[in-house]
Amino acid sequence: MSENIPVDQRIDAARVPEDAITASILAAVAEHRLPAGTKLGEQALSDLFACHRSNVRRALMSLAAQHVIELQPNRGAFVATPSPEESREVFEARRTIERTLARLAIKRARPEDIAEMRRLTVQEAEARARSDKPAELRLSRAFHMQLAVIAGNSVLRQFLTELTLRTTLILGLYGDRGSSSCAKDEHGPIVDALEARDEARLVALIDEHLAHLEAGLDFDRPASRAMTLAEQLIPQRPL
Amino acid sequence: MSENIPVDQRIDAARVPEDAITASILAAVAEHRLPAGTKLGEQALSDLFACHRSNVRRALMSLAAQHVIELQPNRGAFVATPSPEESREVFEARRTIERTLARLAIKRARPEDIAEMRRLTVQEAEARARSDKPAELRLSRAFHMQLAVIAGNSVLRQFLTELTLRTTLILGLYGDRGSSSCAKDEHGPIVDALEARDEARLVALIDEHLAHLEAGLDFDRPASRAMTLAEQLIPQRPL
DNA sequence: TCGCCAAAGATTGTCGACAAAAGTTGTTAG
DNA sequence: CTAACAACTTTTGTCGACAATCTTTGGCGA
Repeated sequence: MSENIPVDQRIDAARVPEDAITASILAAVAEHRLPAGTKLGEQALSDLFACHRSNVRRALMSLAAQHVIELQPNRGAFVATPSPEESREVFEARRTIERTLARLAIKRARPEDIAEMRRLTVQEAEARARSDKPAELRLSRAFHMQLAVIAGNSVLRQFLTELTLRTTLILGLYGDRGSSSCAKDEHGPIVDALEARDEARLVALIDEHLAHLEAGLDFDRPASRAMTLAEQLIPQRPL
Repeated sequence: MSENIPVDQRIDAARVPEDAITASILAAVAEHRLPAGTKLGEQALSDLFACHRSNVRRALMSLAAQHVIELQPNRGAFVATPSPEESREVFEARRTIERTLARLAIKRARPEDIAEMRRLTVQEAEARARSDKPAELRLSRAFHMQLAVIAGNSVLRQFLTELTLRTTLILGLYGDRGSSSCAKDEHGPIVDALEARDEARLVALIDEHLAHLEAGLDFDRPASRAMTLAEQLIPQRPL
Protein backbone atom coordinates (compact mmCIF):
# COMPACT_ATOMS: atom_id res chain seq x y z
CA MET A 1 0.00 0.00 0.00
CA SER A 2 2.71 2.42 0.99
CA GLU A 3 5.37 0.77 -1.14
CA ASN A 4 5.12 -0.26 -4.75
CA ILE A 5 8.29 -2.25 -5.03
CA PRO A 6 9.02 -4.53 -2.09
CA VAL A 7 12.24 -3.82 -0.28
CA ASP A 8 13.68 -7.26 -0.79
CA GLN A 9 13.44 -6.88 -4.53
CA ARG A 10 14.94 -3.50 -5.10
CA ILE A 11 18.21 -3.90 -6.89
CA ASP A 12 19.98 -0.81 -5.81
CA ALA A 13 17.97 2.37 -5.52
CA ALA A 14 19.62 3.01 -2.21
CA ARG A 15 17.95 6.25 -1.36
CA VAL A 16 19.32 6.29 2.15
CA PRO A 17 22.79 5.12 3.15
CA GLU A 18 21.22 2.54 5.42
CA ASP A 19 19.66 0.75 2.46
CA ALA A 20 22.94 0.82 0.58
CA ILE A 21 24.73 -0.86 3.45
CA THR A 22 22.03 -3.46 3.90
CA ALA A 23 21.86 -4.21 0.19
CA SER A 24 25.63 -4.48 -0.13
CA ILE A 25 25.97 -6.89 2.76
CA LEU A 26 23.01 -8.94 1.60
CA ALA A 27 24.47 -9.17 -1.90
CA ALA A 28 27.90 -10.07 -0.55
CA VAL A 29 26.48 -12.85 1.60
CA ALA A 30 24.30 -14.05 -1.26
CA GLU A 31 27.37 -14.42 -3.45
CA HIS A 32 29.65 -16.01 -0.87
CA ARG A 33 31.94 -13.03 -0.76
CA LEU A 34 31.42 -12.65 2.97
CA PRO A 35 32.06 -15.97 4.71
CA ALA A 36 30.16 -16.87 7.87
CA GLY A 37 31.72 -15.46 11.01
CA THR A 38 33.23 -12.42 9.35
CA LYS A 39 33.26 -9.45 11.69
CA LEU A 40 31.44 -6.38 10.47
CA GLY A 41 32.90 -3.45 12.36
CA GLU A 42 30.83 -0.31 12.65
CA GLN A 43 33.62 2.10 11.90
CA ALA A 44 34.85 0.06 8.96
CA LEU A 45 31.39 0.20 7.43
CA SER A 46 30.78 3.83 8.18
CA ASP A 47 34.11 4.66 6.57
CA LEU A 48 33.35 2.48 3.56
CA PHE A 49 29.94 3.99 2.94
CA ALA A 50 30.89 7.48 4.04
CA CYS A 51 28.04 7.81 6.48
CA HIS A 52 27.45 8.18 10.16
CA ARG A 53 27.75 5.22 12.45
CA SER A 54 24.07 5.46 13.34
CA ASN A 55 23.19 4.45 9.81
CA VAL A 56 25.46 1.46 10.10
CA ARG A 57 23.85 0.44 13.36
CA ARG A 58 20.39 0.60 11.83
CA ALA A 59 21.50 -1.49 8.88
CA LEU A 60 23.06 -4.06 11.19
CA MET A 61 19.90 -4.26 13.28
CA SER A 62 17.87 -4.88 10.17
CA LEU A 63 20.24 -7.62 9.04
CA ALA A 64 20.15 -9.20 12.47
CA ALA A 65 16.36 -9.29 12.31
CA GLN A 66 16.71 -11.35 9.13
CA HIS A 67 19.18 -13.70 10.82
CA VAL A 68 21.85 -12.79 8.30
CA ILE A 69 24.16 -11.46 10.94
CA GLU A 70 24.42 -11.97 14.66
CA LEU A 71 24.83 -9.13 17.13
CA GLN A 72 26.96 -9.89 20.15
CA PRO A 73 26.66 -7.30 22.92
CA ASN A 74 29.79 -5.23 23.31
CA ARG A 75 31.46 -7.42 20.74
CA GLY A 76 29.99 -6.38 17.43
CA ALA A 77 28.28 -7.85 14.40
CA PHE A 78 29.31 -11.08 12.70
CA VAL A 79 28.02 -12.84 9.65
CA ALA A 80 25.76 -15.57 11.01
CA THR A 81 27.06 -19.12 11.29
CA PRO A 82 24.02 -21.40 11.24
CA SER A 83 24.39 -24.52 13.36
CA PRO A 84 23.65 -27.95 11.90
CA GLU A 85 20.39 -28.03 13.84
CA GLU A 86 19.42 -24.62 12.54
CA SER A 87 20.31 -25.74 9.03
CA ARG A 88 17.95 -28.66 9.29
CA GLU A 89 15.19 -26.37 10.44
CA VAL A 90 15.80 -23.92 7.64
CA PHE A 91 15.51 -26.65 5.05
CA GLU A 92 12.36 -28.00 6.65
CA ALA A 93 10.87 -24.51 6.60
CA ARG A 94 11.85 -24.09 2.97
CA ARG A 95 10.20 -27.33 1.98
CA THR A 96 7.04 -26.30 3.73
CA ILE A 97 6.89 -22.87 2.20
CA GLU A 98 8.06 -23.70 -1.28
CA ARG A 99 5.58 -26.54 -1.59
CA THR A 100 2.77 -24.09 -0.99
CA LEU A 101 4.33 -21.50 -3.27
CA ALA A 102 4.55 -24.10 -6.01
CA ARG A 103 0.87 -24.92 -5.72
CA LEU A 104 -0.04 -21.26 -5.79
CA ALA A 105 2.27 -20.56 -8.70
CA ILE A 106 0.65 -23.29 -10.78
CA LYS A 107 -2.67 -21.56 -10.42
CA ARG A 108 -1.37 -18.12 -11.25
CA ALA A 109 1.55 -18.50 -13.64
CA ARG A 110 1.06 -16.61 -16.90
CA PRO A 111 3.09 -17.39 -20.02
CA GLU A 112 5.45 -14.49 -19.42
CA ASP A 113 6.06 -15.73 -15.87
CA ILE A 114 7.11 -19.10 -17.19
CA ALA A 115 9.29 -17.42 -19.79
CA GLU A 116 11.01 -15.47 -17.03
CA MET A 117 11.64 -18.66 -15.08
CA ARG A 118 13.07 -20.27 -18.18
CA ARG A 119 15.28 -17.28 -18.77
CA LEU A 120 16.68 -17.58 -15.25
CA THR A 121 17.54 -21.24 -15.73
CA VAL A 122 19.33 -20.39 -18.97
CA GLN A 123 21.30 -17.58 -17.38
CA GLU A 124 22.16 -19.86 -14.50
CA ALA A 125 23.41 -22.54 -16.85
CA GLU A 126 25.53 -19.97 -18.62
CA ALA A 127 27.00 -18.80 -15.33
CA ARG A 128 27.78 -22.39 -14.42
CA ALA A 129 29.37 -22.97 -17.80
CA ARG A 130 31.78 -20.13 -17.29
CA SER A 131 32.33 -21.08 -13.63
CA ASP A 132 30.94 -17.79 -12.38
CA LYS A 133 30.03 -18.91 -8.88
CA PRO A 134 28.67 -15.59 -7.63
CA ALA A 135 26.36 -15.26 -10.61
CA GLU A 136 25.33 -18.88 -10.25
CA LEU A 137 24.42 -18.38 -6.60
CA ARG A 138 22.58 -15.19 -7.36
CA LEU A 139 20.59 -16.67 -10.21
CA SER A 140 19.77 -19.85 -8.37
CA ARG A 141 18.36 -17.82 -5.56
CA ALA A 142 16.52 -15.58 -8.01
CA PHE A 143 14.91 -18.67 -9.50
CA HIS A 144 13.39 -19.72 -6.21
CA MET A 145 12.35 -16.17 -5.45
CA GLN A 146 10.70 -15.81 -8.84
CA LEU A 147 8.48 -18.75 -7.99
CA ALA A 148 7.45 -16.86 -4.89
CA VAL A 149 6.73 -13.75 -6.91
CA ILE A 150 4.52 -15.72 -9.26
CA ALA A 151 2.72 -17.32 -6.33
CA GLY A 152 1.69 -13.85 -5.28
CA ASN A 153 1.88 -14.15 -1.51
CA SER A 154 4.21 -11.46 -0.24
CA VAL A 155 4.21 -12.77 3.32
CA LEU A 156 5.52 -16.14 2.23
CA ARG A 157 7.79 -14.46 -0.27
CA GLN A 158 9.44 -12.44 2.46
CA PHE A 159 9.91 -15.55 4.58
CA LEU A 160 11.53 -17.24 1.62
CA THR A 161 13.78 -14.26 1.01
CA GLU A 162 15.19 -14.81 4.46
CA LEU A 163 15.35 -18.58 4.15
CA THR A 164 17.15 -18.59 0.80
CA LEU A 165 19.75 -16.24 2.19
CA ARG A 166 20.24 -18.41 5.23
CA THR A 167 20.51 -21.37 2.90
CA THR A 168 23.29 -19.64 1.03
CA LEU A 169 25.13 -19.19 4.30
CA ILE A 170 24.60 -22.84 5.14
CA LEU A 171 25.93 -23.94 1.77
CA GLY A 172 28.97 -21.79 2.31
CA LEU A 173 29.57 -23.43 5.65
CA TYR A 174 28.75 -27.06 5.02
CA GLY A 175 28.37 -27.51 1.27
CA ASP A 176 30.86 -29.64 -0.60
CA ARG A 177 32.64 -27.43 -2.93
CA GLY A 178 32.84 -30.37 -5.31
CA SER A 179 29.20 -30.49 -6.31
CA SER A 180 28.25 -26.86 -6.29
CA SER A 181 25.05 -25.44 -4.81
CA CYS A 182 22.58 -26.52 -7.47
CA ALA A 183 25.03 -28.70 -9.32
CA LYS A 184 23.08 -30.08 -12.23
CA ASP A 185 20.23 -28.34 -13.88
CA GLU A 186 17.50 -29.25 -11.45
CA HIS A 187 15.67 -26.04 -12.14
CA GLY A 188 14.89 -26.82 -15.75
CA PRO A 189 12.53 -29.73 -14.99
CA ILE A 190 10.83 -27.56 -12.38
CA VAL A 191 9.93 -25.04 -15.04
CA ASP A 192 8.69 -27.87 -17.23
CA ALA A 193 6.39 -29.11 -14.51
CA LEU A 194 5.16 -25.60 -13.86
CA GLU A 195 4.44 -25.08 -17.53
CA ALA A 196 2.61 -28.40 -17.69
CA ARG A 197 0.63 -27.38 -14.59
CA ASP A 198 1.48 -30.75 -13.12
CA GLU A 199 1.12 -30.03 -9.45
CA ALA A 200 2.15 -33.43 -8.13
CA ARG A 201 5.28 -33.46 -10.24
CA LEU A 202 6.18 -29.88 -9.46
CA VAL A 203 5.89 -30.40 -5.72
CA ALA A 204 7.84 -33.64 -5.93
CA LEU A 205 10.61 -32.00 -7.93
CA ILE A 206 10.96 -29.14 -5.49
CA ASP A 207 11.00 -31.54 -2.56
CA GLU A 208 13.69 -33.59 -4.24
CA HIS A 209 15.64 -30.53 -5.17
CA LEU A 210 15.74 -29.26 -1.61
CA ALA A 211 16.38 -32.72 -0.21
CA HIS A 212 19.26 -33.11 -2.60
CA LEU A 213 20.69 -29.79 -1.54
CA GLU A 214 20.42 -30.74 2.12
CA ALA A 215 21.85 -34.19 1.55
CA GLY A 216 24.97 -32.60 0.09
CA LEU A 217 25.81 -30.93 3.37
CA ASP A 218 28.66 -32.20 5.47
CA PHE A 219 28.46 -31.00 9.03
CA ASP A 220 31.61 -32.78 10.11
CA ARG A 221 34.08 -30.57 8.34
CA PRO A 222 32.87 -27.04 8.04
CA ALA A 223 33.76 -26.11 4.50
CA SER A 224 34.41 -22.44 4.92
CA ARG A 225 34.34 -20.56 8.13
CA ALA A 226 35.57 -17.20 9.32
CA MET A 227 39.18 -17.21 8.26
CA THR A 228 41.80 -16.11 10.68
CA LEU A 229 44.72 -14.16 9.38
CA ALA A 230 46.91 -17.24 9.64
CA GLU A 231 44.58 -19.23 7.45
CA GLN A 232 44.31 -16.44 4.95
CA LEU A 233 48.05 -15.88 4.72
CA ILE A 234 49.62 -19.30 5.12
CA PRO A 235 48.48 -21.71 2.39
CA GLN A 236 48.10 -24.89 4.43
CA ARG A 237 48.99 -28.12 2.67
CA PRO A 238 46.23 -30.78 2.43
CA LEU A 239 46.97 -32.35 5.81
CA MET B 1 23.39 -22.04 21.16
CA SER B 2 23.86 -18.58 22.52
CA GLU B 3 20.39 -18.32 24.00
CA ASN B 4 18.60 -20.81 26.15
CA ILE B 5 15.17 -19.27 26.19
CA PRO B 6 14.04 -17.84 22.87
CA VAL B 7 13.31 -14.15 22.88
CA ASP B 8 9.75 -14.56 21.72
CA GLN B 9 8.93 -16.69 24.72
CA ARG B 10 10.40 -14.73 27.54
CA ILE B 11 7.61 -13.40 29.66
CA ASP B 12 9.26 -10.42 31.24
CA ALA B 13 12.90 -10.73 32.20
CA ALA B 14 13.52 -7.38 30.58
CA ARG B 15 17.19 -7.05 31.23
CA VAL B 16 17.52 -4.01 29.04
CA PRO B 17 14.93 -1.27 28.69
CA GLU B 18 14.65 -2.05 25.01
CA ASP B 19 13.29 -5.52 25.76
CA ALA B 20 10.81 -4.13 28.24
CA ILE B 21 9.40 -1.76 25.65
CA THR B 22 9.21 -4.42 22.99
CA ALA B 23 7.57 -6.91 25.33
CA SER B 24 5.04 -4.38 26.59
CA ILE B 25 3.96 -3.32 23.13
CA LEU B 26 3.81 -6.90 21.91
CA ALA B 27 1.68 -7.87 24.89
CA ALA B 28 -0.59 -4.87 24.42
CA VAL B 29 -1.13 -5.66 20.75
CA ALA B 30 -1.67 -9.33 21.55
CA GLU B 31 -4.46 -8.41 23.98
CA HIS B 32 -6.16 -5.80 21.83
CA ARG B 33 -5.24 -2.99 24.15
CA LEU B 34 -3.45 -1.15 21.36
CA PRO B 35 -5.75 -0.84 18.36
CA ALA B 36 -4.31 -0.78 14.85
CA GLY B 37 -3.18 2.64 13.76
CA THR B 38 -2.32 3.91 17.22
CA LYS B 39 0.61 6.27 17.14
CA LEU B 40 3.58 5.31 19.25
CA GLY B 41 5.51 8.49 19.92
CA GLU B 42 9.14 8.22 20.87
CA GLN B 43 9.05 10.71 23.66
CA ALA B 44 5.87 9.26 25.12
CA LEU B 45 7.52 5.85 25.30
CA SER B 46 10.83 7.10 26.61
CA ASP B 47 8.97 8.97 29.35
CA LEU B 48 6.86 5.94 30.15
CA PHE B 49 9.78 3.55 30.44
CA ALA B 50 12.18 6.11 31.88
CA CYS B 51 14.86 5.50 29.33
CA HIS B 52 16.68 7.26 26.57
CA ARG B 53 15.00 7.74 23.22
CA SER B 54 17.63 5.58 21.54
CA ASN B 55 16.28 2.58 23.39
CA VAL B 56 12.81 3.37 22.16
CA ARG B 57 14.04 3.65 18.60
CA ARG B 58 15.69 0.26 18.78
CA ALA B 59 12.55 -1.30 20.17
CA LEU B 60 10.46 0.28 17.43
CA MET B 61 12.84 -0.96 14.75
CA SER B 62 12.59 -4.46 16.12
CA LEU B 63 8.79 -4.29 16.17
CA ALA B 64 8.74 -2.95 12.63
CA ALA B 65 10.86 -5.89 11.49
CA GLN B 66 8.12 -8.15 12.84
CA HIS B 67 5.45 -6.17 11.00
CA VAL B 68 3.75 -5.32 14.26
CA ILE B 69 4.22 -1.62 13.74
CA GLU B 70 4.87 0.49 10.70
CA LEU B 71 7.53 3.18 10.59
CA GLN B 72 6.69 6.21 8.50
CA PRO B 73 9.67 8.45 7.80
CA ASN B 74 9.49 11.72 9.66
CA ARG B 75 6.05 10.74 10.86
CA GLY B 76 6.64 8.17 13.51
CA ALA B 77 5.60 4.65 14.45
CA PHE B 78 2.05 3.33 14.22
CA VAL B 79 0.51 0.02 15.13
CA ALA B 80 0.25 -1.82 11.82
CA THR B 81 -3.07 -1.92 9.99
CA PRO B 82 -3.00 -4.99 7.78
CA SER B 83 -4.88 -4.60 4.51
CA PRO B 84 -7.48 -7.16 3.44
CA GLU B 85 -5.01 -8.53 0.90
CA GLU B 86 -2.31 -8.81 3.53
CA SER B 87 -4.78 -10.51 5.84
CA ARG B 88 -5.50 -13.13 3.22
CA GLU B 89 -1.79 -13.73 2.80
CA VAL B 90 -1.21 -14.03 6.51
CA PHE B 91 -3.90 -16.67 6.82
CA GLU B 92 -2.54 -18.55 3.84
CA ALA B 93 0.92 -18.50 5.40
CA ARG B 94 -0.49 -19.69 8.71
CA ARG B 95 -2.26 -22.60 7.10
CA THR B 96 0.93 -23.61 5.37
CA ILE B 97 3.10 -23.40 8.44
CA GLU B 98 0.68 -24.80 10.98
CA ARG B 99 -0.07 -27.78 8.80
CA THR B 100 3.59 -28.70 8.88
CA LEU B 101 3.89 -27.94 12.56
CA ALA B 102 0.95 -30.22 13.24
CA ARG B 103 2.61 -33.09 11.39
CA LEU B 104 5.84 -32.53 13.26
CA ALA B 105 4.08 -32.22 16.59
CA ILE B 106 2.33 -35.56 16.11
CA LYS B 107 5.69 -37.23 15.77
CA ARG B 108 7.22 -35.54 18.77
CA ALA B 109 4.47 -34.86 21.28
CA ARG B 110 5.13 -36.41 24.68
CA PRO B 111 2.38 -36.95 27.25
CA GLU B 112 3.33 -33.84 29.18
CA ASP B 113 3.17 -31.80 25.98
CA ILE B 114 -0.37 -32.93 25.37
CA ALA B 115 -1.22 -32.21 29.00
CA GLU B 116 0.10 -28.69 28.55
CA MET B 117 -2.02 -28.21 25.45
CA ARG B 118 -5.04 -29.46 27.34
CA ARG B 119 -4.28 -27.13 30.18
CA LEU B 120 -4.23 -24.19 27.78
CA THR B 121 -7.63 -25.09 26.33
CA VAL B 122 -9.08 -25.29 29.82
CA GLN B 123 -7.64 -21.94 30.83
CA GLU B 124 -8.91 -20.46 27.62
CA ALA B 125 -12.40 -21.79 28.26
CA GLU B 126 -12.28 -20.31 31.74
CA ALA B 127 -11.23 -16.95 30.38
CA ARG B 128 -14.08 -17.11 27.86
CA ALA B 129 -16.50 -18.05 30.59
CA ARG B 130 -15.64 -14.97 32.59
CA SER B 131 -15.51 -12.83 29.43
CA ASP B 132 -11.87 -11.99 29.94
CA LYS B 133 -11.07 -11.07 26.36
CA PRO B 134 -7.39 -10.21 26.89
CA ALA B 135 -6.72 -13.53 28.61
CA GLU B 136 -8.70 -15.34 25.95
CA LEU B 137 -6.66 -13.79 23.17
CA ARG B 138 -3.43 -14.47 24.98
CA LEU B 139 -4.27 -18.09 25.69
CA SER B 140 -5.58 -18.76 22.22
CA ARG B 141 -2.32 -17.51 20.80
CA ALA B 142 -0.37 -19.49 23.38
CA PHE B 143 -2.20 -22.61 22.24
CA HIS B 144 -1.04 -22.24 18.67
CA MET B 145 2.45 -21.35 19.79
CA GLN B 146 2.62 -24.38 22.04
CA LEU B 147 2.00 -26.57 19.02
CA ALA B 148 5.00 -24.91 17.42
CA VAL B 149 7.10 -25.52 20.50
CA ILE B 150 6.19 -29.19 20.47
CA ALA B 151 6.98 -29.43 16.77
CA GLY B 152 10.52 -28.39 17.63
CA ASN B 153 11.36 -26.22 14.65
CA SER B 154 12.41 -22.83 15.94
CA VAL B 155 12.54 -21.25 12.49
CA LEU B 156 8.93 -22.07 11.82
CA ARG B 157 8.06 -21.21 15.40
CA GLN B 158 9.45 -17.74 14.98
CA PHE B 159 7.52 -17.26 11.75
CA LEU B 160 4.37 -18.33 13.54
CA THR B 161 5.08 -15.96 16.40
CA GLU B 162 4.94 -13.14 13.92
CA LEU B 163 1.93 -14.50 12.07
CA THR B 164 -0.20 -15.07 15.16
CA LEU B 165 0.45 -11.53 16.25
CA ARG B 166 -0.48 -10.18 12.87
CA THR B 167 -3.59 -12.35 13.04
CA THR B 168 -4.52 -10.73 16.31
CA LEU B 169 -4.21 -7.34 14.66
CA ILE B 170 -6.36 -8.53 11.77
CA LEU B 171 -9.03 -9.83 14.12
CA GLY B 172 -9.04 -6.50 15.89
CA LEU B 173 -9.57 -4.73 12.60
CA TYR B 174 -11.99 -6.96 10.75
CA GLY B 175 -13.29 -9.53 13.21
CA ASP B 176 -16.94 -9.43 14.21
CA ARG B 177 -17.06 -8.69 17.79
CA GLY B 178 -20.15 -10.91 17.96
CA SER B 179 -18.42 -14.24 17.53
CA SER B 180 -15.17 -13.65 19.28
CA SER B 181 -11.78 -14.70 17.98
CA CYS B 182 -11.97 -18.43 18.62
CA ALA B 183 -15.60 -18.45 19.58
CA LYS B 184 -16.38 -22.02 20.38
CA ASP B 185 -13.91 -24.48 21.72
CA GLU B 186 -12.21 -25.46 18.49
CA HIS B 187 -8.97 -26.09 20.28
CA GLY B 188 -10.24 -29.01 22.32
CA PRO B 189 -10.77 -31.33 19.34
CA ILE B 190 -7.34 -30.38 18.07
CA VAL B 191 -5.75 -31.68 21.24
CA ASP B 192 -7.84 -34.82 20.91
CA ALA B 193 -6.53 -35.43 17.41
CA LEU B 194 -3.01 -34.75 18.53
CA GLU B 195 -3.35 -37.19 21.39
CA ALA B 196 -4.80 -39.80 19.04
CA ARG B 197 -1.90 -39.15 16.65
CA ASP B 198 -4.45 -38.87 13.89
CA GLU B 199 -2.53 -36.81 11.40
CA ALA B 200 -5.25 -36.46 8.78
CA ARG B 201 -7.80 -35.35 11.33
CA LEU B 202 -5.41 -32.99 13.07
CA VAL B 203 -4.44 -31.25 9.84
CA ALA B 204 -8.06 -31.04 8.77
CA LEU B 205 -9.12 -29.56 12.09
CA ILE B 206 -6.41 -26.92 11.97
CA ASP B 207 -7.29 -26.06 8.41
CA GLU B 208 -10.94 -25.72 9.34
CA HIS B 209 -10.10 -23.73 12.41
CA LEU B 210 -8.09 -21.20 10.46
CA ALA B 211 -10.58 -21.12 7.63
CA HIS B 212 -13.35 -20.48 10.14
CA LEU B 213 -11.37 -17.64 11.65
CA GLU B 214 -10.76 -16.11 8.25
CA ALA B 215 -14.34 -16.56 7.16
CA GLY B 216 -15.45 -14.52 10.14
CA LEU B 217 -13.67 -11.44 8.88
CA ASP B 218 -15.62 -8.56 7.45
CA PHE B 219 -13.47 -6.28 5.38
CA ASP B 220 -16.30 -3.91 4.53
CA ARG B 221 -16.70 -2.34 7.90
CA PRO B 222 -13.42 -2.18 9.77
CA ALA B 223 -14.37 -3.21 13.26
CA SER B 224 -11.89 -1.18 15.24
CA ARG B 225 -9.42 1.24 13.82
CA ALA B 226 -7.23 3.97 15.22
CA MET B 227 -9.64 6.01 17.26
CA THR B 228 -9.58 9.73 16.94
CA LEU B 229 -10.24 11.76 20.02
CA ALA B 230 -13.78 12.47 18.85
CA GLU B 231 -14.57 8.79 18.57
CA GLN B 232 -13.07 8.05 21.93
CA LEU B 233 -14.93 10.87 23.67
CA ILE B 234 -18.29 11.10 21.94
CA PRO B 235 -20.25 7.86 22.15
CA GLN B 236 -21.75 7.73 18.67
CA ARG B 237 -25.24 6.29 18.35
CA PRO B 238 -25.61 3.18 16.16
CA LEU B 239 -26.18 5.15 12.92
C1' DT C 1 -18.18 31.25 6.95
C1' DC C 2 -14.82 29.00 4.38
C1' DG C 3 -10.37 28.19 2.54
C1' DC C 4 -5.60 29.38 2.17
C1' DC C 5 -1.15 30.90 3.97
C1' DA C 6 2.23 31.78 7.60
C1' DA C 7 4.12 31.20 12.06
C1' DA C 8 4.66 28.44 16.11
C1' DG C 9 5.06 24.09 18.29
C1' DA C 10 6.08 19.35 18.54
C1' DT C 11 8.32 15.24 16.71
C1' DT C 12 11.67 12.74 14.25
C1' DG C 13 16.41 12.42 12.26
C1' DT C 14 21.42 13.32 12.59
C1' DC C 15 25.55 14.16 14.61
C1' DG C 16 29.64 14.43 17.65
C1' DA C 17 31.43 13.58 22.12
C1' DC C 18 32.07 10.88 25.98
C1' DA C 19 31.68 6.48 28.81
C1' DA C 20 32.15 1.53 29.12
C1' DA C 21 33.71 -2.71 27.64
C1' DA C 22 36.59 -5.79 25.12
C1' DG C 23 40.80 -6.86 22.82
C1' DT C 24 45.84 -6.15 22.34
C1' DT C 25 50.43 -5.27 23.44
C1' DG C 26 54.26 -5.00 26.45
C1' DT C 27 56.40 -6.09 30.72
C1' DT C 28 57.84 -8.71 34.56
C1' DA C 29 58.14 -12.48 37.78
C1' DG C 30 58.59 -17.31 38.27
C1' DC D 1 60.42 -19.70 28.01
C1' DT D 2 55.85 -19.37 29.87
C1' DA D 3 52.18 -17.17 32.34
C1' DA D 4 49.98 -13.60 34.47
C1' DC D 5 49.36 -8.79 35.15
C1' DA D 6 48.98 -3.97 33.64
C1' DA D 7 48.71 -0.25 30.46
C1' DC D 8 47.13 0.97 26.07
C1' DT D 9 44.29 0.82 21.95
C1' DT D 10 40.28 -0.18 19.62
C1' DT D 11 35.40 -0.82 19.46
C1' DT D 12 30.80 -0.57 21.07
C1' DG D 13 27.14 1.74 23.86
C1' DT D 14 24.94 6.00 25.63
C1' DC D 15 23.72 10.52 25.83
C1' DG D 16 22.43 15.35 24.90
C1' DA D 17 22.11 18.88 21.55
C1' DC D 18 20.93 20.62 17.19
C1' DA D 19 18.84 20.35 12.45
C1' DA D 20 15.07 18.94 9.44
C1' DT D 21 10.41 17.81 8.92
C1' DC D 22 5.73 17.48 9.93
C1' DT D 23 1.50 19.05 12.45
C1' DT D 24 -1.11 22.40 14.53
C1' DT D 25 -2.50 26.96 15.49
C1' DG D 26 -3.60 31.52 14.37
C1' DG D 27 -4.62 35.06 11.10
C1' DC D 28 -5.95 37.01 6.76
C1' DG D 29 -8.67 37.71 2.74
C1' DA D 30 -12.36 36.48 -0.28
